Amino acid sequence: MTIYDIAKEAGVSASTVSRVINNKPEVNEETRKRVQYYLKKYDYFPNETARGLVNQASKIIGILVDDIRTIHHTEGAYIIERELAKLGYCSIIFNTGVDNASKAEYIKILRRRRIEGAVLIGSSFQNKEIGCAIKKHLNDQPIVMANGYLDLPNVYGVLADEQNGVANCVKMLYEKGHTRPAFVIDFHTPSNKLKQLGFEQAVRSLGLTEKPWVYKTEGTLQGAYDVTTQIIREHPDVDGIIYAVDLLATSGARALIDMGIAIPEQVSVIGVDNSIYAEISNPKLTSLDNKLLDLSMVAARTLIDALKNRQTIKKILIFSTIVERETT
Amino acid sequence: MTIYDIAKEAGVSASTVSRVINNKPEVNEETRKRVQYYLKKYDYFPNETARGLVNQASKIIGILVDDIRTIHHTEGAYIIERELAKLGYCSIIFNTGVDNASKAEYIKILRRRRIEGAVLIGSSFQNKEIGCAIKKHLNDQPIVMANGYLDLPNVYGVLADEQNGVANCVKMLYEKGHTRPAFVIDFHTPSNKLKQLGFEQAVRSLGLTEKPWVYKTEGTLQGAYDVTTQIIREHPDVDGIIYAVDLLATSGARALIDMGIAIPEQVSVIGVDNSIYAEISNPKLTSLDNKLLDLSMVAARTLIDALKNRQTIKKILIFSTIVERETT
DNA sequence: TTGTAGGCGTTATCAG
DNA sequence: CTGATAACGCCTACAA
Repeated sequence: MTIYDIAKEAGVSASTVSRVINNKPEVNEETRKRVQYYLKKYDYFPNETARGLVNQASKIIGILVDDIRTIHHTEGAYIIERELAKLGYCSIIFNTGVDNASKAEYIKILRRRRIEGAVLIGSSFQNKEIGCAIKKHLNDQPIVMANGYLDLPNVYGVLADEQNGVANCVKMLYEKGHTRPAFVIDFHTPSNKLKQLGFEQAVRSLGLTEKPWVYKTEGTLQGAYDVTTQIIREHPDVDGIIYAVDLLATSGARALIDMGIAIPEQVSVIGVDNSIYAEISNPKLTSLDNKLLDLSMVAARTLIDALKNRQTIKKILIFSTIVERETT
Repeated sequence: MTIYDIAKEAGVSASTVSRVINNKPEVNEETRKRVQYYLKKYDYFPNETARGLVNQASKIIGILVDDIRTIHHTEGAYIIERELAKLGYCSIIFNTGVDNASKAEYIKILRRRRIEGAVLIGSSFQNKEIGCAIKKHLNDQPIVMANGYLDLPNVYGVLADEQNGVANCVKMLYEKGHTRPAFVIDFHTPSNKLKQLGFEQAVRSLGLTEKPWVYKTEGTLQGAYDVTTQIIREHPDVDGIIYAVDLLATSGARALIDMGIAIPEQVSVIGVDNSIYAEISNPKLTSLDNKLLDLSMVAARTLIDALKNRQTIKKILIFSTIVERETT
């Protein structure tokens, strides 16, 4: 079923059908009605592919997610998808994995698909290699980075203020009389590095431990469990542990409980993300809300603005807040 | 940059360039080399839109997810996406929301985008209205339903055996001497109804409570908490609660703990999905593993087989197993 | 082995 | 207000 079939039925030309479909004004009301009748009768839908070809506009936007383990990222992708669907865009979503080569590969794929804009979710896209790939392949389309930024003319960044956020966590612990904090990090993403930086700065400016106690672990529940026992062994006087993400914190809390350590009296626990994990863990987890969902909303709005050539802010910071529950 | 540009540079016609791009055999090796040189030089990529138009093949498949709250569904979507990406397909993903009208709307959108196949994730797609929409709009393309089925020639179903699974949970409780079980359901999806059915059948066949104790709650943590206290109030002799999904179970367990009830000695708790929630909850949750991730893999394979016109099984059942942790 | 011509379904431009 | 006609970028007969 093409516009020609409709045209024949309605006794008009294809152009007129096209005009009706696109709500052009220069059509006789009667003709319009007649064409619309047949449009409905045959339940016609325009071929978006053909449209895309002639309009040079695919009405497709690309979403790249680095790691689907991060529940907030996938949720973010869906939020963005929904916002853009309202405007008739459809989203092709890829999870790129962590290595830069495959990320760059997906940027090429986005190009082939003639996407009109893209959102890259996750701070790990913030690196030189991706920057080059964007410059080479996606130079004309607006790109929004959710929790990341690259200094390119067509790139917009929406970032969480995690550095200050974690620093504030340390301060909060301090005010509660907990002055021997530790920090647990898993992957060295730009985002996590910022969290670590915030931690170290706060420890120094508050004059807490001689050296900031920073521990690295793999990103597994078991890893978080083990590193927590290690912290207690090496620093029996630790009285607060901040984990780079909630998931680690839940497992860390469990380790403390198993060691007979009272939360939060002896050791406070704080996670980051304020995810559902924080709510279902027992005790319920105090968490730094980095507003990742808001961030996705803003990213979507930013892309839409850029797509419409509206004035758009290049770099936005979203403030984090601490949500206190039972572990502090 | 089109094939014509390349053709001009290489001193050949566009058709020859096309032949090289598509690895057709009937090209002189020398010409091929020359064309490839320019292809690389200008970093040319074919326009998939134009290709789609002439080939009548979009190389796009659609994924519809009913509810992004279900972490396994979104993970499933990403698994499917990845499997199909390997074959050069790209996935447009939509979250449809729960009401049938909007689901049907998205089926129309898939049609407009000329998708070559689709995966519908979640049992809630299994209903008449969606069946009609498929028959009307997506009649020629293979459709795979993850955890659902509709009796249409182009629809394939990959289902979790949750009914037997839950029945087995009841049996397991019974064998452990827990003979007064209750079941908590939130949404009345086909999947959840099956779970409830399995529960009721097991209760009857084992001759446990006179009437199966089935409780309905909204799908919130608070709802699960409240209904759990209600169960204890109305049936103080209850000694096992099965929740339709892990998330509810975590909150229910917390309610029991807050009431001073010992888990699993006094009351056992079982969830369904064997999700990460089961692992991070404290105590760690025993859960029915409905193999939703395997299910996604199989769904992807099924779609690929159907796309390639390979012989394909119309309806596959995947067995569930119980993963015991600390709540039984 | 290579080039020419026609068409995929739509929209935009220009006559009429 | 309407209808030809020519693109959009690519692919595939068919002819050379």
